Amino acid sequence: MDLRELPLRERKKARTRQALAETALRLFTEKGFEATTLDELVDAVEVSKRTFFRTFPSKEDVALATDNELWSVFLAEVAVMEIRGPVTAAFLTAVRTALGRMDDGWAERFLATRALCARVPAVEAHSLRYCNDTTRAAVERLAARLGRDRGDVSLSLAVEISIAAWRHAALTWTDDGGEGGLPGLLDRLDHAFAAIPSAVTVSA
Amino acid sequence: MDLRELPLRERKKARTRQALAETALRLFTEKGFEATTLDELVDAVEVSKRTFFRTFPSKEDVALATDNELWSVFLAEVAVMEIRGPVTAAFLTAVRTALGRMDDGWAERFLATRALCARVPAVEAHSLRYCNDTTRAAVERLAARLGRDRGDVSLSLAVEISIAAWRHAALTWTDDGGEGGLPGLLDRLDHAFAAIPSAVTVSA
DNA sequence: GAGGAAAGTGCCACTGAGGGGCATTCGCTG
DNA sequence: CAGCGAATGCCCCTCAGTGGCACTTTCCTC
Repeated sequence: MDLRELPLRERKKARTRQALAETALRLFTEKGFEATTLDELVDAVEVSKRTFFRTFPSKEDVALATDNELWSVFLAEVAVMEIRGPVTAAFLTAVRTALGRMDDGWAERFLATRALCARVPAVEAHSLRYCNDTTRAAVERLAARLGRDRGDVSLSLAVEISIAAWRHAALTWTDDGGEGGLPGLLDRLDHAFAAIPSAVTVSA
Repeated sequence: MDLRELPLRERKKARTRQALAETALRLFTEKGFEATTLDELVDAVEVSKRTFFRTFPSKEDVALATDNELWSVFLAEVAVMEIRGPVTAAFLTAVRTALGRMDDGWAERFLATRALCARVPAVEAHSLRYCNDTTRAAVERLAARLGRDRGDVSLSLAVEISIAAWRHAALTWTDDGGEGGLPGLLDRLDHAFAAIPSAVTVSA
């Protein structure tokens, strides 16, 4: 995310993107997602609506820009990391690494994004789709690197289970108002992953 | 779903709902989701657009009516079934029971719905949200019945894992063109659930 | 450093999803 | 069959999202 190295054109685009994402998150949080029109947003950032749609494919996407940061770094990490031992453990490591690469302020934005998700079904739906797309991409990368089939049941389930653990951690963290900040989220993450074995056997 | 017993008013509503869902699925499959406007749909069914929105909350929802049938029966089953042994096994039983209660033709409609999901991101997003809502509702019902906390990590994960297995089964079944019909789907379901233990330990 | 290609932006008009309000019709009940 | 409440149709509105085209900016090349 080092802007200084890019050509001017790219820098401007990145800045517009960031301004839109930040302002959107603020407006959506302050006065609600539906209650905020795109016209208000683009007026505040001083770009045209056309430019908005060249930067983000939809109103929901701009609300989820913070999620996107994490997932793209996560996927890049999955592509290059050393993979040994259980897939779920590798997944946990990759998420922890990705979280460690987020800039200051990311945790706060992420908390606001999750709160938004909890309140607005349309945003939650888009968020789940992102999650799902990431899951699929992760399965493909892992399958390629481990020499397994793309449709391998165990591998797919291992990734889905890991994502479920991640989501549970994020959900409880959000419910508690982002308690402990980023380290708090990491704690919950470890806790959720540690609970996986017992989840498989939990009985009535 | 026995219409004859209901008052005329309710019967009409149910018939309108069914006509909308069936026609929508046919039109969306034939000419695409985006390419079909709601005006075309309501013209074909001969109701006003206003009535459409009193029956379904959105265009995506009418495409997912078939999913809805399954999930509502499933949740009802979770609320009354006898729960013994592992939660994942109970979940599998509940899904099998719900599938057994679907009417003739459901499998075909479900296949068309899944194909639609695979092609249209917006529909997939709504489908994932349904899935997620169902998951939460199932966790709450199970928590209440097993005397556990709503936020219990193991229980939540157990349900999420089960849903992941279900989704994997449905996905491969759809990819293979609904091979084997409903029994074929049940086979894949058993297979996916059987793979859960190995998924937790799958290693590089 | 001038000039042209290429990429990005703004403006305008348009479609389609979705909702509010109100009059009308329809089914139920006494 | 009269009257009440529920469901429907119709009209009008807002807003997300797209296509087209003219204009500006950045970049590349000579």
